[in-house]
Amino acid sequence: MNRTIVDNQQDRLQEKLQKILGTSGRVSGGCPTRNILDRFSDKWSILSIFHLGNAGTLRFNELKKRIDGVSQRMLTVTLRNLERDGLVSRRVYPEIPPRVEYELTELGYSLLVQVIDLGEWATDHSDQIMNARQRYDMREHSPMLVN
Amino acid sequence: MNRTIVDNQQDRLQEKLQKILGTSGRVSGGCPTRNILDRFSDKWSILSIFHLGNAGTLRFNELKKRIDGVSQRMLTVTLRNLERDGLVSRRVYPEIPPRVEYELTELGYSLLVQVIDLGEWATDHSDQIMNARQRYDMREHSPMLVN
DNA sequence: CAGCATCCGCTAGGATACTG
DNA sequence: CAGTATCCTAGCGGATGCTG
Repeated sequence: MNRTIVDNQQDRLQEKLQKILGTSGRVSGGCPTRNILDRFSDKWSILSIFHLGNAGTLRFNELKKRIDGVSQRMLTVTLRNLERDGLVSRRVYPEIPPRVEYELTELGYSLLVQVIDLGEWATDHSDQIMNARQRYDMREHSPMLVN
Repeated sequence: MNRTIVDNQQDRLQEKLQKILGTSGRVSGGCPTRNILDRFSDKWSILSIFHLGNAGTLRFNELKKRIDGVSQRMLTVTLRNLERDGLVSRRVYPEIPPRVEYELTELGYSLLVQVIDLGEWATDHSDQIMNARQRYDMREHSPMLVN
């Protein structure tokens, strides 16, 4: 194994981590990184971005049909938050019955590229993770985690 | 703008999205992608991975000091889940006082690479997002979102 | 030091009913 | 069709106290 190449990759990672975590090496509560990341730790944001990225433009109920299990309420809340953050555009057509079309903005697309890689990683490694979970659960562990 | 290059990039994205979302174009509840992604939608997992990736090896309280605001309980729960998924290794030294060291596994590092890019994106675009939020909040919106 | 155990508030998020 | 409005609950996650 070529140590130099590995070390270079390591250095690149460290560099990026410094940038993310800040010079203090801590990510405080008011920190922008934390703030943004928290936005995507809800149940439906990432999924919405995937589907909008895949379909291009979708009406409300079209999107709802594609995201299995999402309630009307939560899809509305999710889309409003994404719109607020400038990641999704919402176009209302004043017709009867009403038509509303959602689409990723340019900023939304730039995020899509990142989360796609994360999604791909999840797909590629899901077997490994499931196996690890099974192996872990085989052994005894403290009661706290049984629940 | 070169349409061909753009189109090629588009095709790559579409390809990956198909892979993630599955042939049906839907991500059902039992889907592995959903399952994995849900694991990182908690408050502290990503942050723990960042800090472990940055420091290499950390004891429990060292890590706790670096993650601002995390409670002892939640750090324990988070680390156990990461250990269960095979992303973090936990080594206990039978000393008094006890010493426990946490470190990313190889699998954990492969994930780190992905989330670093996401973190970098968040850092780079936080201003844009904050501005979008302010602009959105300036205008009137439905009462539902005022809360 | 590195944790469990317990209590407990808050809120994300589901179910349902109603509307422009 | 695309939402609101309201009600309600599971469980995330904080505070505190105790242990090997």
